[in-house]
Amino acid sequence: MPDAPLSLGQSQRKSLREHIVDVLHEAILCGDLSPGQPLIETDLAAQLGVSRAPLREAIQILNSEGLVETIPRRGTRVSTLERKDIVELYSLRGVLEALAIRCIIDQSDPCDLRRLEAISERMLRAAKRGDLRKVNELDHSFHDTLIAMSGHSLLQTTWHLVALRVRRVMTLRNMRNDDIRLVAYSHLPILEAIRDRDGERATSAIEAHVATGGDLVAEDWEVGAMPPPLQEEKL
Amino acid sequence: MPDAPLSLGQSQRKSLREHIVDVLHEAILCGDLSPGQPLIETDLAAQLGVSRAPLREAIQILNSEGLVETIPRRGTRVSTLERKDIVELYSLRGVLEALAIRCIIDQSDPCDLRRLEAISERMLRAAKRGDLRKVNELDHSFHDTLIAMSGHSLLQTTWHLVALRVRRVMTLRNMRNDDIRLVAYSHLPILEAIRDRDGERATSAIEAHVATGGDLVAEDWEVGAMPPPLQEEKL
DNA sequence: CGCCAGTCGATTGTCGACAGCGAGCCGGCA
DNA sequence: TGCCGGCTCGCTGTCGACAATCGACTGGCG
Repeated sequence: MPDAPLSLGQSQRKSLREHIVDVLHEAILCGDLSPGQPLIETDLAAQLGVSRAPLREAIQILNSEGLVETIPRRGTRVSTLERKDIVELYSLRGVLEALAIRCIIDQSDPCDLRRLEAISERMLRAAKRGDLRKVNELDHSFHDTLIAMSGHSLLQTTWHLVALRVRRVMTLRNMRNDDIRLVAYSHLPILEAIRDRDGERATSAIEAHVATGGDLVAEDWEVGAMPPPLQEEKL
Repeated sequence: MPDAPLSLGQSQRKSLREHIVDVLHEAILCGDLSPGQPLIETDLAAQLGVSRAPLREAIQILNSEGLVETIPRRGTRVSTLERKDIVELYSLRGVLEALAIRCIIDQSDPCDLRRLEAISERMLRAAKRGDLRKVNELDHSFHDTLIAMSGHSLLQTTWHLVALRVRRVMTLRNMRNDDIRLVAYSHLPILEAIRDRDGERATSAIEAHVATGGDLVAEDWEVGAMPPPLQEEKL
C-alpha cells in the first residue's frame, strides 16, 4: 500500500469537508498523490479518519476544480497532465492576467503598486541566492496579488482554477537555476508598464512573461506521460 | 406542501447526483429558483424524493459553479446577480471568446465554419420573425460551438462557468425586439474575420459583440436588487 | 484451445438516523 | 421598559449500513 501520510490537522471552525479539500489539495499539488493514482473512497476515508459522506463532497469539489477525474461507478483518479494541458494552461493564464492588468489600469484611483513591487524585489533577491522554493512562492504571490488587485471577482474565481494547475505544474517540473533568474527579472517590465498605465505594453509584457514560463515548462515535459494503466471508458 | 414542480425524470444511466444537478441547473437558469432563495436540504430532498447525501453532493457542484452560495452551518441560497456581476461576466466572456477565436485561426487545417454559418443563418431568420426564444437558443449554440471549435479543453471547462451565468442573465432580463436583430447581425463580422483568418479583426469583432450584449443587459439591470426574503415557504 | 456465462469480491451510490451548531423566542432581572 | 441569558427547535454536518454495479476470476462447453 502506498500509504500516504494524509492526516487532518483539526481546527474546529472548518467543516470536515473543507479540511479534506485542503488536505487533498496539498497532497495533489505537492505530488504526494501522483497523476493517475486512483482514489479509493473507503481507503481514503479510513486514512483520514472520517466517513465517506464528507469525503465524497470534497471529491465533488476537487472534480469541479479539475484536479481529479471521476468515471461514474468506476472510480476517481488524480487527473493527469499532458503537454497539451500545459500549453492550454499557459495560454488561458495569459489572457486572464492581461484582463486583470487592464482592469487595474482602468481603475480611477492610482493603484497602489507597492505590494507588487515589494514582492518583486524579494523575488529578485531570492533568485540571486538561488532559493528556488522562495522564488516560486513569491511568483505565485505576485500573480495572485495581481489578480486580486483587479477587483474582478469572477476573474478571481476563474483564476483559482488556473492557479491550482499552475502550482501543480510547478512542483512537477524541475527548473534550472538560470531559469528562475529569468522568471524573476521578467516581472519588472510588467510592473513598469502598469506604473505607466500603458495597457498595450503591459499586456504584451504579461503575455511574454507567461509564454516564457510556459515554454520553459513545456520544453522538457515528459513526466506527463505517466502510465495510464486504466483503459478509456465507453459511453 | 409548497409543491415546487421539481422532479427527477429518471434515466437509469445517470447517478442521482447528476440528475439533481440537472434539475437544479434548470430551476436556477429558468428562474424557478429565484436569486437569494434559500435551499433547505431537508425540504429539497423531500421534494425531489431523494436522500440528502446525493443532494449535498450536487450542491457542492452548484457551489463550485457559483450558482449557489453556502454559509457554513447556516445554509445555502441561490446566488444573486448584481450589476457588477454582469459587467464582470461580459468582460471575462470577451477575452475567453477572443482566445477561442485565436485558437481557431491558428489551427493548421482550414477550419470548418459551416456549422457556425448555419447557426448564424438560422439566427438571422429567427430574428426577422421576432422569435426571441429561438434567437437566444441559437446565440448560445453559436458561442458554445465557437468555444468547442477552439479545441482548447481548459478553455471549454472555464467557459462552462461563464455560459451558465450568461444563460441565467438572459432569462432574467427582458430584451427588446430590435435588440435581438442587433445581436443576430453582430455575429456576421465575427464569422467573416475568422474566414479571412484576420485575428486582429476577429478579436475586435467578438469584443464588440460581447460588449454590445453586455451593455444591452447592464443598461436596465435593476432586477438584480431582488428582495431576498421574497419567498418564505415554511412548512 | 479458446470463448462465453456465472459467480464473487471490491468499490461506488444511496439511505436513514443522530449529533451539534445557530437563530429566534421567552422569561427574568435591573 | 429594555437588555441579557437560557431554552427550544430547525437545519446542517457527519456517520454507519445497505444496495447496486462493474471487473476479474473461474469453469464449462464448443
